Amino acid sequence: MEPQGDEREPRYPQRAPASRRRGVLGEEVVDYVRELILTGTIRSGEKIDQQAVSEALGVSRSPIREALVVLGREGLVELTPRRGAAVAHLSPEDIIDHYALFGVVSGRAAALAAETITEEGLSELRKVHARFLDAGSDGAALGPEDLQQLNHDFHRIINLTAPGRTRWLLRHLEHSVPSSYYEFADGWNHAAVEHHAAILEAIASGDADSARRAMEAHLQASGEAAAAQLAAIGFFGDNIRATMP
Amino acid sequence: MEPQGDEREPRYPQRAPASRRRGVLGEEVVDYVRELILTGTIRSGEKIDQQAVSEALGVSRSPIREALVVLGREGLVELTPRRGAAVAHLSPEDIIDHYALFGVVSGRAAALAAETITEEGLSELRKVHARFLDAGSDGAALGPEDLQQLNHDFHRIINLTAPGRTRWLLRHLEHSVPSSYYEFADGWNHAAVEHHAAILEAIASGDADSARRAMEAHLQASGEAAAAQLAAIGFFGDNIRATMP
DNA sequence: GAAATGAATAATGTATTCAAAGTATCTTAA
DNA sequence: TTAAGATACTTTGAATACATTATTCATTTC
Repeated sequence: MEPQGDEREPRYPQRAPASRRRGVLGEEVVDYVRELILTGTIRSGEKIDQQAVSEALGVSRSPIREALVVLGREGLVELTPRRGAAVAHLSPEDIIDHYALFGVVSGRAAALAAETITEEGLSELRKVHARFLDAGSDGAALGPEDLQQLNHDFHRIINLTAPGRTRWLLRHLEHSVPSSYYEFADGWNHAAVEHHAAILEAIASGDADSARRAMEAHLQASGEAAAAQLAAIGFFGDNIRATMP
Repeated sequence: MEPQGDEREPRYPQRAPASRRRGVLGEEVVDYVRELILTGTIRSGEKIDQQAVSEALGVSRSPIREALVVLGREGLVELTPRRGAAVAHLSPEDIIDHYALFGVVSGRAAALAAETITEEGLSELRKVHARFLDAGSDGAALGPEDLQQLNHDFHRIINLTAPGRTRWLLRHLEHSVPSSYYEFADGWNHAAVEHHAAILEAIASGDADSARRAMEAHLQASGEAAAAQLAAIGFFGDNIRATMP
């Protein structure tokens, strides 16, 4: 029948590799495909055509394959032995779960920070938080990217007190999920400020367990916001068509 | 000077790929190299020669490269853009830290188990633990591999109650580190039995927080044992030569 | 007319080739 | 003798080529 115009192979947006120096081509491909996935350009379960990506970026299939392996390890794509790669089928529950994991690991970092943070680190944390707080009340001068940066700095200062492998895992958990907090639903920044305040207070008072719990709660809320954002962009597969007669 | 006979390129043990079917070659290479690293055959910081591995396994360099990318993501090898791959420089502290992370994630799984485990799961957990306990007292019939299996089953039953992404992360955390618990120092099995007993009791009584803490303590002890084992096999780079005149 | 079987087509996985960057060696000058 | 530079060699990273498997489409049979 073919009701509407036949929906053929979704075209991958053409993009010239930023830097053509050898050795980092794979990473650029990873960023490219990851963005396509996290922005909902290619949908859950959809097949990833190696040759199509190869042509879209103007590189051979070798770096593409390595990138798909990386994304497979991140859990964003599923690699089936002789059947190629497809966007992983992630449910809202998976996103929530992912952020919960992010939470327990960040919670460990926060607990360590409460015990070992230096005076200098603490004052810097207060400084960043103050700017984050100001942005909420009179935020004329700060754009969403700045808020994103302040949020990132806040967590970075805390995580710097954690040992190497913990920081390593946090980096990975952060990358394989949407990080555009500033795009989260309205009111998110307000909630985040309160969470940060609680985390800061717990760390400042040296209460490791409170810091851990506050951080876990913060990331849990972040997970719900992230899942909502992903749902809004159709990440989980839109059932719009199902609702149409 | 060259005091002893010149130590040339360490030969990679030749090994025929178990299965020659396409699509899983990369995984076999991953297992091969990982074993070489975790058994101390190739040492911390040592370079990994792609062609040498390629010849040792009788496959081309393509699967080797993909395997190295995987191991890079696991944190067992360090990939430097134009300089190839080398065994990651992991300190005892990194191993301890890794197991601490393993602990907080397993702790989350244990906490969830305490809240949601079924009667059937609980009885199976008790059964496995009972066999583990018996092995300690009259352990004539059980070999170390059996103990390893029982230990693994115990954790698997608990982890099955956790959501998908948590199980996914646990799998990854488990693989990138020595898992031959039965090779851990003497007395380890005795300690593990006590830990398991505490975990089981907390889960059975539905005490999520106790289960979490018991699991974290168990994994922390595991980490120390694992670090000791790795040190024994010279994983961290032996300073034996330094002690020789 | 539907299901199944087969050939044609397409895409993946692996091998091989080629170019570029790194490393080592040798020469030459201070 | 040592240091600096040039040259040869080695190795990596990417591109291409090839073989095998999956998928599609047409034909045949029930």
